Amino acid sequence: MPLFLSTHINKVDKKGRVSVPSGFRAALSDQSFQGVVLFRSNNFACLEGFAYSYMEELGERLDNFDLFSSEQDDLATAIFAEAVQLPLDGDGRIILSPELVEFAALNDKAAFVGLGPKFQIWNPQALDKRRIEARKTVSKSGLTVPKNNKAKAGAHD
Amino acid sequence: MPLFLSTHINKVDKKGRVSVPSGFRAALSDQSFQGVVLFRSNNFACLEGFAYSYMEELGERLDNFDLFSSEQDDLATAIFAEAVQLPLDGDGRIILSPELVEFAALNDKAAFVGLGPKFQIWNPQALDKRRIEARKTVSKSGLTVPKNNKAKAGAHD
DNA sequence: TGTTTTTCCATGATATTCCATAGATATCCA
DNA sequence: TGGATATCTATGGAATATCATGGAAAAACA
Repeated sequence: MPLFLSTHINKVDKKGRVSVPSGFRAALSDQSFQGVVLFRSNNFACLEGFAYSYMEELGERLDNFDLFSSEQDDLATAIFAEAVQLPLDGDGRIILSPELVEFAALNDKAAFVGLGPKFQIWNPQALDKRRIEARKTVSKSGLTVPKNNKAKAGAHD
Repeated sequence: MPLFLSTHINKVDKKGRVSVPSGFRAALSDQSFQGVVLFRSNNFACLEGFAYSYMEELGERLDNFDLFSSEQDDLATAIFAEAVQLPLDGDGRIILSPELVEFAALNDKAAFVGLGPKFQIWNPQALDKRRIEARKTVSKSGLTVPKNNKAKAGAHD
């Protein structure tokens, strides 16, 4: 599985082109589709990004839930219907549509934020705020990464 | 699992380069990624270091959360977004970014402190203080090393 | 044919690799 | 045992390669 680490800020030019950080490209290098899948976050003013293979896995996961539950239907609609598949160009760049740029306010710079299995793309200033928030929550509520065998699902919303 | 032992102080040159102690490199020698992952400590003015494989494991564990749960997002933002992956150069050195140098005040020397599965990187003076502090706390509160019964598999020696 | 999209190329900045040296440690052999 | 030699480690500097970025050329489209 590709692992996205660290944060990189790159320029978005007037055509919407932006370089995917080389470390992220390296994480994608063994993928069959050379590019990323993006869609608008449901929780923040940012974009969510994945390797294409991870989207396939996501599909399988959703399949494990109740196929006709409205929750899952909403989620699937929000994710798959929204998702765009962006190939890397010869120089390692992707092109963000005006809609994506506008949604995440990426008029000038885009911060690629590695979150392990996925990544996000933020307006750098908005990211700063988000980071402070996340750190606060983690230390206040004592969140830790659970051990592997007691996988949890559910508790969301 | 690589095991980091002992304390070594090395020079940080003006480009941020610093030799990883040879003992640490030996501990990493059987790893697929020849390098380390660093991030800012949440508790001290020092850097925390791991083998890349440890991050992979964290990534898998994190994958057990709901993909868009706020817990997953907060944790990933606090951990993966902050982490940097640093390869060893041909001479066994890593390059610390200005941000990392500044955070841990590593302008001149860096003390690599082995803590078993992980290690820390300290400003040597700050480390001295920290050690005195730790000793004081231990003797004052009568802290002892707990018995072995909650040891996880694999952690002998 | 005018417009948009994609590919290609140039460049400065940054990062990575390579080489040289010196000190410390270990090894070897008489 | 003792001295000489080799090896490893840490460190500095220089050469080389890569990355991010802007713009132009080529191709696709309407």
